[in-house]
Amino acid sequence: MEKDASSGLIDSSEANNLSGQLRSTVGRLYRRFRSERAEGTLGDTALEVLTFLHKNGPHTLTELSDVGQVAPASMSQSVNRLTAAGYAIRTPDPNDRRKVRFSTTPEGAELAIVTRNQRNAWLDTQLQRLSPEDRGIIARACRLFGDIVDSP
Amino acid sequence: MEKDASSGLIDSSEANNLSGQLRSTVGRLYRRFRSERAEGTLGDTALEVLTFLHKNGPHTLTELSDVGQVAPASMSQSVNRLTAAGYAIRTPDPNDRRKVRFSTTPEGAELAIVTRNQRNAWLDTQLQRLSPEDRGIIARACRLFGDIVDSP
DNA sequence: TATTGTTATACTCTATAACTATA
DNA sequence: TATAGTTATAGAGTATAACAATA
Repeated sequence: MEKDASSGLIDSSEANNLSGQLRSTVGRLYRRFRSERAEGTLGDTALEVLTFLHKNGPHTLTELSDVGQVAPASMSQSVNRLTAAGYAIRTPDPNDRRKVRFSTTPEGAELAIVTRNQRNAWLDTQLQRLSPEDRGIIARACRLFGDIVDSP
Repeated sequence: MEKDASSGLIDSSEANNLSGQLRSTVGRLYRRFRSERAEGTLGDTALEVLTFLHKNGPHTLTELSDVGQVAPASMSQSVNRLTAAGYAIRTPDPNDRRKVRFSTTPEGAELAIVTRNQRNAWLDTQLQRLSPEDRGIIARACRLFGDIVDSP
């Protein structure tokens, strides 16, 4: 397509722009997933943190911000919403009193399960329409994506 | 394995929860991509709209909100930021005066190119580390994702 | 000094509701 | 009436900066 001749910048030549394709696709998928949100009061990010805690057990704030790819201060506010709503609790670490471990309450665990199923319903339907082979492709891609996200 | 035939409800049974895996992975990827943002004043979504317009030519507001998976009112504000900053312009449709076509200005086109390259730099590096076969997997997955996003 | 977590502040993004203008 | 777009308002999410407490 077009490039700025003076800058000599890369053009992307459509055909081979896997990065752009992946970024664009991921962005659209993300917003599509988000639009399936439940009507509850908790937002998208808070629910993701809740389901993570439910699935993976208690974690510190720093761990959560690393996993969630956000700044610690951002995660602090997300978990604030969870604790304020009674879905998670803080537990000081007895060995290192700077640390706080966050975990789900029973109410939080129940909400995590309900929410997960609600939010997966649409996507499950779409995935079931695919062939087993295509689902395999997606599963393999997910593993590759996981490695990429954790790259420095 | 993953379904309850009687209720039709998905159960998830950990092991084979492809939906959950995909949602979680996409969320992390999205936030990781976003963290590579340029230092400019424009936010993530506005930049995505700008690069879309640069690549795909003028579009109406409704078209943009469909592509972006957001409400028209949300997209209206995103393009407002673009036009206010001088990176895009409105052009009334002469055939249907309800419609407005949005397109990039020369400044917007240049910013789109610079931004795209900045934002792809990190991802390009990661993708180049993969084998050609693995990149093929990702490319195939992207095509599958595209179909999924456009599903009702 | 370095790490962990928090609060203060400001911005982007998004949705819903109510509105105008055109078809 | 239906469609395209806008504005008003509110809330979630995020970042940076400044801070406190602990190591």
